[in-house]
Parts: sequence; structure tokens; C-alpha cells
Amino acid sequence: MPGEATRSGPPPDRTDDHVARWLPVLPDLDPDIEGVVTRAAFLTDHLRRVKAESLAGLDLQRHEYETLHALAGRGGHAAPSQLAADLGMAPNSVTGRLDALDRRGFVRRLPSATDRRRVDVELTDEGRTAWLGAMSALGHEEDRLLGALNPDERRLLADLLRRVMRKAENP
Amino acid sequence: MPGEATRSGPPPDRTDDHVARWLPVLPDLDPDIEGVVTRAAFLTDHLRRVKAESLAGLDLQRHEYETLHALAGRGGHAAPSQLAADLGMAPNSVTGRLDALDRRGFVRRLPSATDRRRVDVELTDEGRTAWLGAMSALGHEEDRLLGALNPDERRLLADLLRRVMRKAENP
DNA sequence: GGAAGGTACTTCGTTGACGAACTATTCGTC
DNA sequence: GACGAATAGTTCGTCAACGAAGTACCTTCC
Repeated sequence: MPGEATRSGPPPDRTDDHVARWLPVLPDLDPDIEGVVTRAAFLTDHLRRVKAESLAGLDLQRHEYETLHALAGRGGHAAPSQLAADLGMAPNSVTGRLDALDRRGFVRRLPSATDRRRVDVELTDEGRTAWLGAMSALGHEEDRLLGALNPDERRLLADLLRRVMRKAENP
Repeated sequence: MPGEATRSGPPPDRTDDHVARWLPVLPDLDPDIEGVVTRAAFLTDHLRRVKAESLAGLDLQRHEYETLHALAGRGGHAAPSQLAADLGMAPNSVTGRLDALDRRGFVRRLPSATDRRRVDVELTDEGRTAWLGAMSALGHEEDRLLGALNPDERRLLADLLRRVMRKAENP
């Protein structure tokens, strides 16, 4: 055995580099706090990128898939404002998305009979097919990543994050 | 005591609602996995929003602050391509940011003497002042949120996320 | 029953990011 | 030392998101 190894923690990731680069500049930086928020951002970004790459092969853009997904999650029928809320975006931005999906035949706008201000967005069969195809092609990168932890650890991670997010949701 | 309470886990957050809404649609969904990635996304988004709001009072946009921050983190001198790498964006996008910061007097472009393709971006005194002002005004929402955990738990959270991210960084 | 106010969606103008292409400069190789 | 490849930065065209304003409709309340 090559003697005692120089004291080594767990193998580092990109975030460790990031923190090491900033610590000299901002000595008050807490490595664990910065580590958590940076990894959350990198994780979100990574999943976003991987998803976009998988979808590219299906001639679908991420925002198109997201919109279909939100609509499918409402059973294939929803109002634009509801989709906007589910997607966390401004209602006027949804108009453009629906225009494009409508042009591709993935979605249909039906005027509401009872309230003529309203529009019912309907997922067409083609839209559902595209959504299902994308769902299976996406192939759960999330599962792969979280596979680094066992089920108890995943639960623990989710619980820790829940406590953090409850702070965020209570200003 | 009003009898045994109905079995209650920790108080829920928005992500619990999100998972509960999707479970009927996607029964294969793992609540812990989905919980982790959703909370990571919500956390990133929350910090983004809070930061933008604080900066608005200083007549600074988030992307302006980010650019100043990246430049300051390099000691006030950097090449555009280096800033692009640090900010995780395409080099041509940096050009527009620098144009705006230049117009506001926060940044100066100096041609390199040794390699005339290169440009040295310099943080001006006004730029540094704006950066420092923003830094103190930002007031560490991150610390508040992570204050929900004790130091050991924060370390644990960072370690769990590191293991996840090492998977992301090894394809 | 008709004006005042609210709601649902869209249109308009702007903005920031991106990929692709362009310019100028340097490097590598013979 | 000159030609082709590589590099740094920028310009250009496009696109999605946004805030503000507009349109059409519903509701309330006198």
C-alpha cells in the first residue's frame, strides 16, 4: 500500500472547482451553502440540456414538449391561462407556443360554448402520439443520476430539500 | 389529546403538490426522484427571481450583475471568451452584454498588446462600485433558505448532491 | 338594462440568447 | 517566409419570452 493517502474527501465535482475558485475572492462564502445552490443550478441545467438533445432527434423543441406535457397532464384539455400557470410563465407567452403547436397539428383551439372569452386547448391524436414518443425517448436521465444514491438516501435528499424549499415558500 | 393524528409526514411544499398532481397521470413516477429534481429547479428559479427583484432597485438587471460578478471574480480583468466560459454561455452572447456594460461605463475594452485578436475586458471603478453595491444589497437569500438546516445537515445535503452530480458529469 | 369593472386571451414592440457566418490575427508546417 | 488551419471576437438573422396595451366578453350592482 502506498502509505497513507493525502487526506481525501469524496471525489470532487465541477461545483467543488467552482467553490475553490471563488473562495479566495469571497472568503465569507460558505462552501456547503454555495455547493448546494450551485449543484441545484447545474443539475437543472444538465437535465434541461440532455432533454433538449434527446428531443432534437424527434424534431421537437424542449418548449414544445413541455407544453404538450402540461396539456397531457391536464387530461388533454386545458385553458391557455391554466397552461401558463402550470408552466410558470406569462399567459401571453403561451399564445405563441400554442400557435406553433396548432400549425403542427398537435393541438386544437376550441372556443368555449359557455364563456366566449375562453378557449379550450385540446391535444390532438398527433399531439398525444408526439408526446408519448418523446416521453419514452427521454429515457429518464433523472433516474440514472439519482441512481447514485440508494432509496433511503434519495428520500433523505428529498426531505432535506423540502425543508429548504418550505423556507423559500414562506417569505 | 385529540386521538392519534392522521399519519402525517413533514409539512408539504409546492413540490409535494406537483408530485401529487402527476402521480395519477404517470404512476411510474418516483416521488423522491421527481421531488429532488423539481425542488432543484424551484430552488434555482426562486433564487433567480429574488435576486432580480433586489437588483431592480439598483437599476441593474440580473444578467448585468452576473457579468460584473464574473469579471470581478477574475480580478477585474478577463477575456470575453473566458467570461463566456465562466458564465456558461456562448461567446457571441457576451459581446452584447459587454456592449451594454460599456455604454454604462461599468466596463472598458482594452486591445491586447501581445495578441491583437484578443480583448482585455476591464472592470472600471464605477463597475466595481456597482458590483459591490449589488453584492451587499443581495443579502443572501441563500443563507436564509439553508438556515432551515443545521451545519451537519447542510454538509450532508451538499455531499448527496455531489454524488448525483458526479453521475451527471460522467456520461 | 346599462354603465363600471373584472377576466381571458391576443397583439405589439422590445430584449436577450443563440447558431452560423465573417474578419482579423496568429500558429504550424513545409 | 508563405500558405492553410486554428483562434478571438464580432455581426447578422432568428426566436422565444416578456410587459404593456388592446379586444372581446362576462358580471355586478344600482
